[in-house]
Amino acid sequence: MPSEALKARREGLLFLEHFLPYRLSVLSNTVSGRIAKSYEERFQLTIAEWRVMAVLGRFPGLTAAEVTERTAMDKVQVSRAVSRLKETQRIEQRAVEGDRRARHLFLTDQGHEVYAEIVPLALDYERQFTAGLKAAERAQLDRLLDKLAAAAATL
Amino acid sequence: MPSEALKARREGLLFLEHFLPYRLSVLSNTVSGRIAKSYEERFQLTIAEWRVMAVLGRFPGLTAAEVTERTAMDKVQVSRAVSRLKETQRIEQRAVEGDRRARHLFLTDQGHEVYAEIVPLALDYERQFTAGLKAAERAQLDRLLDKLAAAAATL
DNA sequence: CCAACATAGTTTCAAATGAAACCATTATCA
DNA sequence: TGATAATGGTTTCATTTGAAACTATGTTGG
Repeated sequence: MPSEALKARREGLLFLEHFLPYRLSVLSNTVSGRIAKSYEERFQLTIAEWRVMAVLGRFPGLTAAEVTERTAMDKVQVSRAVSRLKETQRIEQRAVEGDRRARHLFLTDQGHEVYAEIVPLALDYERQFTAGLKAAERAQLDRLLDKLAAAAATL
Repeated sequence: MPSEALKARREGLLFLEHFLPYRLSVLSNTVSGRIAKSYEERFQLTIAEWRVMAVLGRFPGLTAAEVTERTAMDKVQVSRAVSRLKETQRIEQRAVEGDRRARHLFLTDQGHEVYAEIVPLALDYERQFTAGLKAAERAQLDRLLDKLAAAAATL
């Protein structure tokens, strides 16, 4: 931490720009905002919808509740995203044997096409975004974020 | 990156849980949500209001436009936060010489009291949150976030 | 069996948000 | 000057969001 920040701390001040929760929030909002805009423009897709598609691309047949578990979204968000994705024909539902409340969710052919277009874009965006980091730095970043996520979850 | 993620990448899949923008978003939402809850409970203060107070604690007399520059908030958010903070008597306004549109913003005595209570809480939260990191790791984290923020800003 | 409870997913309603329009004032410059 | 544009800040309106209530179905314990 810069010494000015340490000094401020002794004086009971807080430098927002050195405060980790603030920095994470600004960074995350910048990144997500940019991504949201490009998904919206190209695919008329919100981040929530994209998350549902992403997880279904990898785990076909999850139910909405299972999508909820895997995406840090709540069930209302998932429900809304799913209903929009049905309207736009990107996903379809099939019965769950033995439980008429839930339905398995799958990407449609159209959904797979969109998915196949977005994945490289997303990965490319991530690559550009981290282009300034060496491989070791990137690995270190992942480690640090793991630790922080674990700490945040238990606090 | 774990090898399963690399393999997925070759296959045109994306592992949301390894995708940096997603991880940042989840982490930031967890952290901010927790902080928001505690500020709300103890001080009936939103994150936006707290940001305004934080920056005024350090830079008394900023105008709303200057607060906007320093907080990654837009002017509507700042305007709303300021009007609530006036209502709750945490800040007050004084004329800007030579410009009748803008007003200087200051914490009131009450505002200073709240500020003096929150700052240690916030710093303590940050300390707990990063307790698992060694000093060198924390420094590295700050460096990495600086790089990412710079990259995100220019993309 | 059935009463109570739990779960999957949807809907409702109030509050939060963002974009754009807006008012007042100040700056620019022909 | 005076017209035009720019700035500081607020308000309006439509949309999004979240919490809670709700429907339907499934599970559990007496």
